[in-house]
Amino acid sequence: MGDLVSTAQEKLREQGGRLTAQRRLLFTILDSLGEHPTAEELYLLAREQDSDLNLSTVYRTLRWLEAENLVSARVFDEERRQERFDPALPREHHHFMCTRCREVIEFDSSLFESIKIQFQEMNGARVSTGSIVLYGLCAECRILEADEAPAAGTV
Amino acid sequence: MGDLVSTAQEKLREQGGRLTAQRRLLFTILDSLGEHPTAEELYLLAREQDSDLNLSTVYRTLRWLEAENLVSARVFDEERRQERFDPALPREHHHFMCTRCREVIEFDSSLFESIKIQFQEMNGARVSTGSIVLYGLCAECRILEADEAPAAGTV
DNA sequence: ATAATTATTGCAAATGGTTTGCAATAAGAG
DNA sequence: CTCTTATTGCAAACCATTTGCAATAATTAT
Repeated sequence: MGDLVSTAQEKLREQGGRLTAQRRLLFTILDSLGEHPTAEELYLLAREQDSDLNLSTVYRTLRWLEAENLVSARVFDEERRQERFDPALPREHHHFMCTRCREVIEFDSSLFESIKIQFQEMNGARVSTGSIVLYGLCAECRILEADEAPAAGTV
Repeated sequence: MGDLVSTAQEKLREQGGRLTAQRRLLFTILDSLGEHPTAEELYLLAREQDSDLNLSTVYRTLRWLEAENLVSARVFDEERRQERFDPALPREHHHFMCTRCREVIEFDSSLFESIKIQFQEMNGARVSTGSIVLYGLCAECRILEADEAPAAGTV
């Protein structure tokens, strides 16, 4: 939180890009958001402040940020096949997605490095990136689900 | 290799489904294929034997297999945002994708279980599934790339 | 075997997320 | 304040996947 806006502005300046009101708005929202919004979610949020903003501008801005390595795009949700945009700087991290509320939680894992190395050694490959995605119920949904539906075997 | 055809046939029978020529063909190809084809790749392969086959039939068949837990669908490739269909029975396994030739290699990891448990304990969540995806260069492409482009720093 | 039943197919059109061409607009340099 | 051109909004295009529907064909009952 706090970095993206200035970093992005600097990169824009460097390459002769223009700091438009739309971009400033999107940078700011992304920066303060502790989430992994879809393009549309970001668009809806931003429209609260600029009702003329267009969805394609959102995409173009996100793609630019992606190219500059300031956000990364991923499809977590195989059913709704849309991308989620992760404003975290490209520090290695992984994701858990709650299949009930669709919240995304980030986590680190010290074991990941060993997995990469193990794969490389077994296959002669060169691993550059990668990540773990877990699915399940987050703490809250776990409780909610237990309340609503009696556990299997109890029926 | 060898299981999918008979398992699928049995499931069809159980639920009053019909074993059409198209399905038999698709089951057979999927079963003998040691790969993770996209719907279109499977379609092209199948058309070599049935030139009237329609792509929507391929999708419908894949979705049925998916619902029966005989294949699983995943988006590995964030650029070409299309699904790849994995005919492996739902044994837990992970994937590496070569960013150059787009080959997919499966692998297992005994460390994955620990990662799941670690996450659950830290977050109070309940993890049901998940997987690791690695990206990089496979053994062959690693060599090919070294031949074509001199390493950075050598220029 | 044959006919009746209805699941499945091929086709064409629809979907939904994302991208693109283009004329109008507006940053930023001079 | 003017000029240049990067960026925008809009509408149309794209691409993978899905769907409605009439025609076809796998099974069941005759």
